[in-house]
Amino acid sequence: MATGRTHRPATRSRGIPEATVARLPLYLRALTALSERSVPTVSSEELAAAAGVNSAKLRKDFSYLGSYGTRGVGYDVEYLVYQISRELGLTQDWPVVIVGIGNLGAALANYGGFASRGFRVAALIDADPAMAGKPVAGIPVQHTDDLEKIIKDNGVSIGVIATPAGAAQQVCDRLVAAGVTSILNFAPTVLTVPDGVDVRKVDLSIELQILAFHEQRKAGEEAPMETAVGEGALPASAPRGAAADDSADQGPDGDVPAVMPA
Amino acid sequence: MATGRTHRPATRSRGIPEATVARLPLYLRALTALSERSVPTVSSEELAAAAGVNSAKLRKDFSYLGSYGTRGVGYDVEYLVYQISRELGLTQDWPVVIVGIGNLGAALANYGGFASRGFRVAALIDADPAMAGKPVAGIPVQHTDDLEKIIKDNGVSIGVIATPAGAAQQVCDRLVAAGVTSILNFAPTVLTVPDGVDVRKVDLSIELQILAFHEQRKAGEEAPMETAVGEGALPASAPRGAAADDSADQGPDGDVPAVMPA
DNA sequence: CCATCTTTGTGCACGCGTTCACAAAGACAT
DNA sequence: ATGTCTTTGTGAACGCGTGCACAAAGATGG
Repeated sequence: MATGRTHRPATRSRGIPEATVARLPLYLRALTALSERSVPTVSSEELAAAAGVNSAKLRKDFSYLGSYGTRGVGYDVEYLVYQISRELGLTQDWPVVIVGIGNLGAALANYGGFASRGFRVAALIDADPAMAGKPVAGIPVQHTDDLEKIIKDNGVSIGVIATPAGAAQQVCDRLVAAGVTSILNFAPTVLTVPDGVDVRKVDLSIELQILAFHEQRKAGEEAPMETAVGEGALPASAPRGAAADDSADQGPDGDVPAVMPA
Repeated sequence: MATGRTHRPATRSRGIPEATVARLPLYLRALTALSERSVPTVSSEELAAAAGVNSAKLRKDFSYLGSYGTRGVGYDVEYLVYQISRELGLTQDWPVVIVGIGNLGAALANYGGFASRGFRVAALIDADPAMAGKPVAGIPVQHTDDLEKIIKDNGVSIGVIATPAGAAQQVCDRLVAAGVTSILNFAPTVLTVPDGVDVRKVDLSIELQILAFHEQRKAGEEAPMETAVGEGALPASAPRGAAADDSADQGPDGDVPAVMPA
């Protein structure tokens, strides 16, 4: 998957392990699908298969929430949907602002999945004056100057950053200062935030690079051609300045427009 | 952050821990920035700060690649850029296809970060005949019918799925059958793939839900109002059908158009 | 050539997460 | 009521990842 972690390490929130929290949305999605098909109950085995995990893990995950199953039968779908929704805080409304309405920001604004799960796009914000007032996904874009006022007027606590990397930290600082305590970062930068603020990042480039690593490894294993493709053929005495030809085509990566993480 | 993992669990690729692989792109980005500023060497402390990790972790990560540092001095920036690039397989060209040219697919196609790191958009594919031939980001969209031929002609091994959830598995199967062995999935579904195929997923909705969980917890701690907001006040005898009012507004989540993961 | 200082590389311990395997609990039939 | 069968909930073991703390390595200056 495509997600790096930036939350505090071993912070067991209310006894629920972080790894479990990360899987709850997966279970919820599978359960919602079952609910729509009016399936009354489901076993840990079936649900685990639908969510793509093994059943032991699922049962242990649920055990952190309480004993919601019935032995010999399974779990009540509706009931579990409710419990997980409540646990994730999805029974309440979360106003969200998106900052940086470029290619990606616009795509996010148009994303229908926002509203369906308690998330509501309260405002779109961009630094380009030419964008101001222009409607995107039916919502008029507002200028960065009004960021603080927008946050406070709408009681926003979750912000989405889809700006170029260069602007991300500054936007982040302003969001936090205005009261935002959770940030979803699409910009290819490491954000620095004070304690108590959660940051999660989505980074396309990183995901692709991880895939490339495994892809290279696969290729190297199947066909150990030449001097072993993926292997470090050169010991410690490798050409120290051999990176010259490679660094040339690496443009200003941290300055790409507001499209997608790099 | 916004990334779920779907790779095989404890697969130490060539001795390099998965957690380390996931951080290499972070280091590479920080190093590239230093390289552009013509900084010759960097200490583990400085680089760690730039990448947002602690120095011990960084040094241990690098130790898996080999001894590329100089005690008392630090790491040679150019040399390290080269080594990490090579390790990640970024010294070669990776043709990539994007399937599903909706809002998100188009944003991805326009993403400049692709080309800058060895990734090249070889083709855009969509099921809508009306899209065929229409250029997006300067590349003409091709119809799904030609998927297999496109994959083979271009030697594509990495596919990006940005279709609606309903079409994702089918597209995935076709990609895999055609020879793709790495998939980056933006559709809100669990993909089932044969052994040897890597899947990573990017899921906006999941990330937001995780943030909401923490956000709710924060709110519940600060103000333990009413009957403890995030707490399960109801034991095992909770209202079994209480989910009715909640499941109403949850529309067909798995069927959203090709915009973004739900 | 020796002493000092800086910074790497890593042995070790600890904690989280995963998995196994099974006892306990309940449904269901007789 | 009793027995059988299914499925949950969890104790325990294991493995990976993280962070500490320090010895080893090399640079630098006298």
